[in-house]
Amino acid sequence: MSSISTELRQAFLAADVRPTVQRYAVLHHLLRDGVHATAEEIFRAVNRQDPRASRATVYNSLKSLTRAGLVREVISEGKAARYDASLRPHHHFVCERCGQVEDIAWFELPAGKQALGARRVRSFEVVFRGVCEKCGGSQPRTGETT
Amino acid sequence: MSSISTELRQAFLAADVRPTVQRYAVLHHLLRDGVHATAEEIFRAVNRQDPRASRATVYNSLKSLTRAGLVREVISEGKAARYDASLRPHHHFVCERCGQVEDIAWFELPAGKQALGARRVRSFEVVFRGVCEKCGGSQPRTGETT
DNA sequence: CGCCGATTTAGATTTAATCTAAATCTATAT
DNA sequence: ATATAGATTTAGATTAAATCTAAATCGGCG
Ligand SMILES: [Mn+2]
Ligand SMILES: [Mn+2]
Ligand SMILES: [Zn+2]
Ligand SMILES: [Zn+2]
Repeated sequence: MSSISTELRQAFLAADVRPTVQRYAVLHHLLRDGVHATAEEIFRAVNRQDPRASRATVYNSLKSLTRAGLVREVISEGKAARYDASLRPHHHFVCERCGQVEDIAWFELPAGKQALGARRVRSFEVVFRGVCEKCGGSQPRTGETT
Repeated sequence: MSSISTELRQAFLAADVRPTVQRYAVLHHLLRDGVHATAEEIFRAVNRQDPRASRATVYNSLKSLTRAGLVREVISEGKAARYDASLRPHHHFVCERCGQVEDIAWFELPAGKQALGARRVRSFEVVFRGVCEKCGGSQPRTGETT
């Protein structure tokens, strides 16, 4: 597991978040294979080898990292929030069977089609729902509705 | 509060949901001014005058109605799920200040732009985030990112 | 080293959602 | 109209997620 990489340390400092081993461990877990993990999953992963962060600290770290924009909360099926080590913008697909959240390559919306009135939009995301490849068996096509 | 309207009774039966006064009360609350209410809010609203449905029944009703497609769970900021009396398809705007969820007129996505692979997509929704008119003061334009 | 504010921590607390088992209701068959 | 079976409702207990608390610990700085 080593110590905090220079790269990440930079990111932490740039975002004005003190680089602690706990925060690093949380971010590191989210970064590896781009999981969309719950706080509980992160807590377990981070302490698999030896105690590294309490539950409260995992929640605190997620909050700091989210405020700093290094992590974002993603839409999810169940009740527990899921987190994503932000980096490049992308959309999401949520499997209605297994709850898995998958990344969908970024694309813009058809300009002007949205009636957003006087609202100030700071970000948007498309959330697709359906059955993921793993759960879907085989079946041919992909349609869309509602 | 009267009894269940013929219209709604029809909708219930068509969806194969037994039309009970509790379910009606829940649906009715969601229908009035198109709120995006939490289970707790519905519970309180429904029992404001006199006891009408227990907390468990509100949750049960929301589940039945959701299964039947008469109601859908919407993306929300806080931890408590919010519900919407479905009807026409539409997108959502979530205010980062006050948490309000507002409806955005439906529009399709640019066909083919999405790389969805072997996933079977059954629905999608665009979620905009930002500052709602009420919270935003005045300010001119509307941009977008993430 | 010694201080101070930021961070971490275990455990308590709060909040949302689900579960349980008994009571009540509803549709249907007599 | 009455009986019966299954669905629904209910209060309260239980579980799960998130937050809070107050005491320890850490880390940068003089
Ligand atoms: Mn993602
Ligand atoms: Mn809506
Ligand atoms: Zn799946
Ligand atoms: Zn607002």
